[in-house]
Amino acid sequence: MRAAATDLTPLPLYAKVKNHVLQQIRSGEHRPGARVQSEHELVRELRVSRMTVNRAVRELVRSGVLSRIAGVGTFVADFRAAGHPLQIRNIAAVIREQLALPAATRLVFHSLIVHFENDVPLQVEDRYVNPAVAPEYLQADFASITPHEYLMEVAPLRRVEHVVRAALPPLPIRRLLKLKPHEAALVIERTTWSKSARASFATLHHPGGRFELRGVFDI
Amino acid sequence: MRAAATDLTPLPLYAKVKNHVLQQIRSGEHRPGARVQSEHELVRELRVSRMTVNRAVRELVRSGVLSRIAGVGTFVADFRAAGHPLQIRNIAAVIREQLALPAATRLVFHSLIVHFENDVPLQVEDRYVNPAVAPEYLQADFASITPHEYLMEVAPLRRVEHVVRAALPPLPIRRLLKLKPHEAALVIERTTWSKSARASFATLHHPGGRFELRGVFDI
DNA sequence: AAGTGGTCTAGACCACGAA
DNA sequence: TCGTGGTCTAGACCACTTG
Repeated sequence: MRAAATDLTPLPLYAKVKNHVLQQIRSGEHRPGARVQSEHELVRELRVSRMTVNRAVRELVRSGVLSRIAGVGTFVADFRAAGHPLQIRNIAAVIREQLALPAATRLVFHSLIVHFENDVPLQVEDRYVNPAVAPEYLQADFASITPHEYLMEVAPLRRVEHVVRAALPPLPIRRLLKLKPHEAALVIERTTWSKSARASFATLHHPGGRFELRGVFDI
Repeated sequence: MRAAATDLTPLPLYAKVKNHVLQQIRSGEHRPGARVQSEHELVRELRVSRMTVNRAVRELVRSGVLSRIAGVGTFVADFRAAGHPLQIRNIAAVIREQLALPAATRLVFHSLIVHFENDVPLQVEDRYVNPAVAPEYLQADFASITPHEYLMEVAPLRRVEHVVRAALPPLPIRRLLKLKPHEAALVIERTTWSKSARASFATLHHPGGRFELRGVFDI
């Protein structure tokens, strides 16, 4: 065991750049929505190369701390971002917003698939697909390829958003999953984008007692 | 040398490198656990710079497709990795394994914290902390800083793993969260590593009907 | 000693948005 | 036009593992 207080191996430069920016956000110097230094400004300020700054900022963007617009600038993300890799958010308006698309669109592909493993229901997948993105969706053979894999092939997805919650699902879902009376379900709502168009929106129900989600993040 | 101006394909080079490796995995040319090309080999094979290869491989590692060991090589991750950013896994052995550490260690710091927002309980946080990583943990003021933030300060975390599931929590937790009779909870088990040592293991319970997790992934 | 990943530099060209 | 992010190069030094 060695002392944790004194850091023998110094942080890599890009990590110091990340901490520098994070510190400004934590201290309130940079409020959510505010613009942060441009990459070139950080280069001059911290005397590091732009590739190092770029990596630092890119990782902060991916982890949700910052957002950036090419040609405009880099900004502190609106939601509280300094904490965990996964954001805990109030459920209020977000889900309605998600559901709005399928309801508003005239023609939408819809599939309801139950996935089994050894005759045990694993997942009920209720998916809506944008016909403009995957016009042949209904002709695909979902016994040999999952809808997600199919979508990845015909229109590479650029962005995926997951909303995860726990719920006691409605009766039809409970029956499909063969849930016990008060067994909870893990519900995932997944929205995918292809370029700027929304490609699909899926609601996935899993038996809460038998399955779990796992995510690993290296910081 | 390289004419980027005449490059009509929309995909950046590092994305092509990623697809090149992904294709070899999907086709079975590279099986889980197998070694893939080194960065220098990919540089020679694809005629791109090493920084471009490095970014491609680094992103595949972060998304769980590959894993790498400095001085040894890069390998296809064991678990099914070509599909979703979040992996759905069987619950069987994993959680026991997680719980093994606090049970096996002689001295472990333990905190049980209930987080409120406007007098409404948001989260019950049951956390075990490795004293070797944060010897002053019990002296921290968790009214002004969250345990996760405190750990980030005293021993920067290098890796975070989340396991998410739905459950009807035990009665003490139900009481703390003021859950309705059959309201489900969203349970997160979070393990963090500092360098190679496990820093903490926390179980977080959230009211299933009022809160959700959100994760966004750009591919 | 050779190979590997980890990091970093000091430039460069591009597309895009704002002025 | 100018600043922004997005990408890419062709080197480099380092720590580490393996033979």
